[in-house]
Amino acid sequence: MSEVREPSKKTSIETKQKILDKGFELICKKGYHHTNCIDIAKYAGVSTGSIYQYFTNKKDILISGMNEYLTEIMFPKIKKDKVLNKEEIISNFINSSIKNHKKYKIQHEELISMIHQDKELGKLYQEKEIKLTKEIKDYLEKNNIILKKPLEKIHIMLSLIDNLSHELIYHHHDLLQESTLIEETKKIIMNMINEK
Amino acid sequence: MSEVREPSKKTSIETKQKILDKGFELICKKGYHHTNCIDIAKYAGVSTGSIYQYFTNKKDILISGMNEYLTEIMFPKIKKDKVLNKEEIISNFINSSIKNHKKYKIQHEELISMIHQDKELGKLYQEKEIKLTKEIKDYLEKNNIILKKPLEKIHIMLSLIDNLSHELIYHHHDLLQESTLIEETKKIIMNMINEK
Amino acid sequence: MSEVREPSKKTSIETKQKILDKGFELICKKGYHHTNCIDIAKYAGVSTGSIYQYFTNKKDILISGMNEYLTEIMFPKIKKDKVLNKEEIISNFINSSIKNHKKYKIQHEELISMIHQDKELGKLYQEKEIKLTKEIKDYLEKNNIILKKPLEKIHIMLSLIDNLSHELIYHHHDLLQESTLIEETKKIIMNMINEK
Amino acid sequence: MSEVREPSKKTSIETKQKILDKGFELICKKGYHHTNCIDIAKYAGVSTGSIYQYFTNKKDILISGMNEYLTEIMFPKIKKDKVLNKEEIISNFINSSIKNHKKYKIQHEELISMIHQDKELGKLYQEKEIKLTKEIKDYLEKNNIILKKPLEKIHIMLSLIDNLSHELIYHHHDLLQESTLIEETKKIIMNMINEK
DNA sequence: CATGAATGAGAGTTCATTCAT
DNA sequence: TATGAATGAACTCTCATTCAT
Repeated sequence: MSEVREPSKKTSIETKQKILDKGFELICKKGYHHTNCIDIAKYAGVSTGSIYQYFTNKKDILISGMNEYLTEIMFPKIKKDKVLNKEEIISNFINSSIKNHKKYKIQHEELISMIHQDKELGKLYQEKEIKLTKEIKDYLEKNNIILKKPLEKIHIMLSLIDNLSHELIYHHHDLLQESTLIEETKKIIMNMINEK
Repeated sequence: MSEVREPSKKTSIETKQKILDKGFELICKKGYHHTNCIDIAKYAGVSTGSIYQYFTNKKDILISGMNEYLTEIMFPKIKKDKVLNKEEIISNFINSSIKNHKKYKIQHEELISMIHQDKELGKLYQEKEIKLTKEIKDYLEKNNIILKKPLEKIHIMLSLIDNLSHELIYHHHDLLQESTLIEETKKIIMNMINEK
Repeated sequence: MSEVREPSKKTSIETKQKILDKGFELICKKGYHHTNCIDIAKYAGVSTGSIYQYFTNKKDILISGMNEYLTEIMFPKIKKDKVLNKEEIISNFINSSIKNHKKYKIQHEELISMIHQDKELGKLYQEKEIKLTKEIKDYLEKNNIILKKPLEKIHIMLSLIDNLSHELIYHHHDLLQESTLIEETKKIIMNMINEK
Repeated sequence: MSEVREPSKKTSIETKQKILDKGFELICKKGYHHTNCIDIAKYAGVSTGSIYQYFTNKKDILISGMNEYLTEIMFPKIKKDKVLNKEEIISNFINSSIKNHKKYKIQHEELISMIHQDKELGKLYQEKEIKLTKEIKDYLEKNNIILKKPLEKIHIMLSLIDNLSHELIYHHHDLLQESTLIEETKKIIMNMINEK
C-alpha cells in the first residue's frame, strides 16, 4: 500500500474533497459493493490513479465519508444557546432529524447497512452515538429537564426518532399515516420526559 | 441462465434444503459479499454445479433463506390460543423477540443490512412486517385491547422491541444498563396500550 | 488469497503441470517481471483463472519451477553405481554440467538473477547446493578420494564448473578459447584433488 | 519522450549527480523493480519532474549508476606503480575485492541480477571485464609474471575471487570455514601462476 | 529550470457461472 | 442427476511519465 498524499496546494485539496464527495455519494447511491473505482473516478472527474493519491483504498473513501456523515448529519452538534420548553425541544429534535434524513435520503439506507457489516465503521458509529447521547443529556439538564435513567431513555428516544424519520422518508407502509406516526412518537417522548 | 429444476424426488428435496440451510447460514455468518459459491457448495457438501440445479443464482439462495428467516423468526406466527392480560402479552412479545435475536444473533446484522441494500429483499421484509402488524392488531383485539391508531402504534412498538433486542445482544454501549432498557421499553409500551 | 486446489483427476494434474512447465519456461525466457499472468495463461493454453486454481500466485509458479530446476538440472542426483578414476569423475562432472546448462540455456541467467533477488528462492538454492556438496563428498570418498577441507574445496569446484559452463554457453568473450577454459579448469580441479 | 538536458550550470550538474547517486543507491538497496521514481525523487531531494530533465527514464539511472559502479568498484584501475612479488599481488587482489564487496554489500547481488536480465547492462559488464582482464595481464607481465593462456587463466581467477568475496559476505553456508575458503582460493591461484 | 498533481494503461487476482464428463 | 475443472470479465491498485504552473 503506497503512501497517501496529504494535499497542500489548493487544487490538491479540492481534488481530494471532490473524490470524497462524489465517491461517497456514489457509494451511497449504488452501494459499496456495486460501486467500482473506475466509476468513482469518472464521477469525480479524475483518473483512477488520483483516488489512490488521496485515499489508501476504496474503503478509505467510505470511512472518510461516513465520518463526515455521522458528524454532520446523523449526530449533529446541538445548538445549546436557546432555552426552550420541553415541547419545543422534542419538536426540534424530530424536525431536524427528518430534515437530515430527507436531505441524505439516498445515503442513509446504504450507510446503516455498511455499519452493520463492517467493524471499523460500526465502532465509528457507536462512538458518535454515545457522544451525542451524552450531549443531549447535558442539554436537557441545562433546560431543567432532569430524567431518571437518562442515558437509557435518550437512547430509546433516538431510536424512536430515527425509526420515525426513516419510515416517513421511505414510506414503506401505505397503511400508516405520517401525521399519526409523528404524533404518537412525540406523545411517547413527552411521556418519558414527564415521568416522575 | 439455465433452467432451475424443481426437485421431485425425496433426495433432491433434501439436497435443495441442504444447500439452502447451509448456504444461508454461511451468508449470515460471513456476509453475502464475502461468501462465495465454492464455499457454499463445500459447506453444504455438494458440488458447485448442484447449486445451479436448484437455485437460479447465488442471490436466489439469499432470498429463499431470507423468506424462511422472516417467516419463522423475525415475524413468527402468534399463538392465539391463550387469553392473557396486557402485561403478560407485552412481556411475551419482548421475551420472544429477545430469544429469537439471541438464537440468530449472527445472522441478524447481516440480514438487516441486505434488506437495506436490495429492493427485492426490502419488499419481502415489508410484506412480512405489515402482515405481522395486522395479526398483532387482531390478537390484541381478541384480548380486548382496543387501541386508537392501532397500526401506527404497533409499528412503533415493533421498532422499540427490535431496537431493544438488538441492543441487548450486541451490547454496544457500556453506559446503558440492560435491565433499565427493558423496563423503560415495557413502560413505554404499557403507556401506549393504556392510553385512553 | 483463495484456496489452492490439489488436483485429483488426471486432466487436472495435466493442467497444473502444463501451467508449471509453460509458465516457468516463459518466466525464464522473458524474465519474471516481464511476464504477466495473461501471457502465462495464453502460453499454457488455459484461462487466467486456472492459474489460480493450482497456484497461490504468480511467484508460486516461479518457486515450483525453480524447485524442479534446481533438483533436476543444477544439482542433479549423482549416479553412484560406477567406480571411476579421478580424471573420469572430473570430466563427467564438467561434461554433465555443460550439458545441463546447454539444455536450459535460456533459463539459467534469469533464474540466477531471481535467486539473487528473492530470499525464499535464495534459501531454496542454498539448501539444494549444500545437499549436493555433501553428496559429492560422499561420492568422492566412495571412490577413495579423501580430501582435506573437503566441503570448501567442493564448493570452489562447483563454482568453477558453473562459471565454466556459463562462459561456454554465453561465449561472452571472444578472446577466450573454449578448449583452453575447459583444460585450465580441469587442471585446477585435478590439482585440488591430488593435493597432499 | 522529451529531450534530456545536458546540464551546464554548476547547480545542474550537482542535481544530476545527486539523482544518480541517491537513485542508484536506492535501486541497489531495494531492487530495481521495487524502487519507484517517487521514492528516488524524495530520497534525492528533488521533484519527480527533475528526474526526467536529467535522465531519459528510470532505467537510464540504473545504467549510468552501473557504469560508475563497474568502473570504480568491480573492475577498479590497478595501481601499477609498485613492484611486488607474486604472493603480495594475489593477496592484494583478493583483499581489495573483499573490501569492495563489503563496501557495496547491499548493491552487489541486485546488480549482478540486473546484468543477467538486461542486455544493455550485460554488454556494459563484459566490456569492463575484458578491459580489466587485459590490464591485469599487462600488470602481471610488468611484474615478471608470464602466464601461458593468460586471458583464460585471469578470467578464471577473477571468477574465483568474485565467488570467494561473495561467499564471505553472505556467508550462505555455515559448514564452510572462511579462513579455509580464502586459503584454498589463494593456493589455487598461486598454483596457476607458478605453473610452468 | 523546478515542481508534483494528474494520468491511465496494465498489473495480479477473484469468483459467479457453465458444461463436458 | 452430480460433478468440479475451466472460464474470463471485472475488480482493486500501482507507477513511469507528463505538463501546467
